Amino acid sequence: MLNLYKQQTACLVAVDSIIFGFDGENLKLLLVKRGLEDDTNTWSLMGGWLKPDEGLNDAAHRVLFEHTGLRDVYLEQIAAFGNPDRDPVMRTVSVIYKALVNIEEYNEKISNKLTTSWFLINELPTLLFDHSEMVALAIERLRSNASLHPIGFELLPEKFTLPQLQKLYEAIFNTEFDKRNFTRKLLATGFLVKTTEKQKGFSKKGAYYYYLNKEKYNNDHAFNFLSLTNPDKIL
Amino acid sequence: MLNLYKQQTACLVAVDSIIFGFDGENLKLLLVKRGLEDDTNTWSLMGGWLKPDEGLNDAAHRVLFEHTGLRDVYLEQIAAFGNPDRDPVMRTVSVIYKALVNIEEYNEKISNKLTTSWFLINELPTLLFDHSEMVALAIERLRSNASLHPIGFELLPEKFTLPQLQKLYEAIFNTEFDKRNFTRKLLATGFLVKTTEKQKGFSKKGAYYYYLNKEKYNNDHAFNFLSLTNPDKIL
DNA sequence: ACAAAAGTGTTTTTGGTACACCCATGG
DNA sequence: CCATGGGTGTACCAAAAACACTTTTGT
Repeated sequence: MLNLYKQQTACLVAVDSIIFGFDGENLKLLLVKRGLEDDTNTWSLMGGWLKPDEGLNDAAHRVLFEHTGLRDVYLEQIAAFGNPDRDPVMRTVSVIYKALVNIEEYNEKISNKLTTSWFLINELPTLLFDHSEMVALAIERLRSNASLHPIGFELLPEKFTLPQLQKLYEAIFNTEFDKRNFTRKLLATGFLVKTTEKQKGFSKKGAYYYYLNKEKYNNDHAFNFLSLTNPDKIL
Repeated sequence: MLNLYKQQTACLVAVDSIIFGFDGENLKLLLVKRGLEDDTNTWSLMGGWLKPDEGLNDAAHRVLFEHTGLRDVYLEQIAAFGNPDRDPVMRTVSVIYKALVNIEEYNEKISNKLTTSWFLINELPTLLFDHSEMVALAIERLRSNASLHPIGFELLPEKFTLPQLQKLYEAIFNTEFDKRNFTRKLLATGFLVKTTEKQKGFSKKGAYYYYLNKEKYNNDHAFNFLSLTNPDKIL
């Protein structure tokens, strides 16, 4: 039986992460200048190779940590990419992950500042290999995910205002929502706890800060979050 | 740069397919007796190894063909499984696919009949390695997929009756739907074309056959198919 | 005083759900 | 003639969508 295995040709396995961030206004992607290529204008997803005794998820976390210094990031597998010619150097199968981080909270911790940079989702540079395709798929998944679960919280700081939360969702779906309907729906979930503290400096009136009721959120956040009754409204 | 690649340890990559079928009454899974293991009661998904110059999707199609003789099957990638100890023989990353075939139409073409068999979704035997986990994930995906898109058609013969279609959805979701509501919703999509032909032999009255309006189906089948407004209703 | 953003309710419309009877046919 | 499954419509209810004015406060 072992022979059957031995006859097979092995190939390299990589993990690449599509890292989403939100700066309070726009949805962004964290990219790295690979430095390996001659073309210094080519950016890349954060990736690395799978090690012999490491699971895929472990590898994704490790690689993300090595690139950014971030631990305990929300990571979710998206797909595997394996066209034979996707990496011209050597045959590589890449398993991709999407990560959600909030820019403000983690910006200080990010190492390698010289070679990493946040890009607006709509203004991405040329990407390495098939990374653009990967990003497109990740955005698609982010949307379908965010419409069923209030996943956006992963991208926000501990305390956030309702207008911020709405901006995030508007950025994810690249659309606009009615303020009143949005607020009503969010508050109805019971996931939000209002504080007495107001945001200073941004608007004259100031918006109340809310925080996440993690208890509730972790229990039952499998509900129909945004209306998908008429999905034409989205996008 | 090449050195960086050369330093990495390669590993085997496999593809495994979760093959769903519908016999008009129940949702089933096609499994194969692997024959490699001593334990002859262990069944396995249909899998094979990725070849050097082959994309993942190509490999999935090829492997499926080799096992069953089926071509042009609906295949969709689900995920990659890569725990270091998932295959005790050798480190293998497996990319899994779900396939939808309709049993009646293809039953004759299936080769290797001695070593393959259809199993009721709810009465699966012990499966190899982490294949049970894979199946669970595939069912989950099938459901979420089928609730947003009328994907069930892939599992049905060319011409089908409304009761058949409903039975299929009831099998997928392991629940029952109201006949009138189900019919109304399906017809409202405009995907179904009624024929004047009636099914013979099954019921006394006989149900009209419908076929899929592929034109429409291929264009805009991204809609909220089953109600997910109250997801509690499902399951 | 005014500009800029925050906050808040009501009405309309849509779509989901529940529900029961007649129809056609083979036996 | 009757048993079996096929086919059809309506009334109710919940949730989504549309919609506009008042409040706060920094300048």
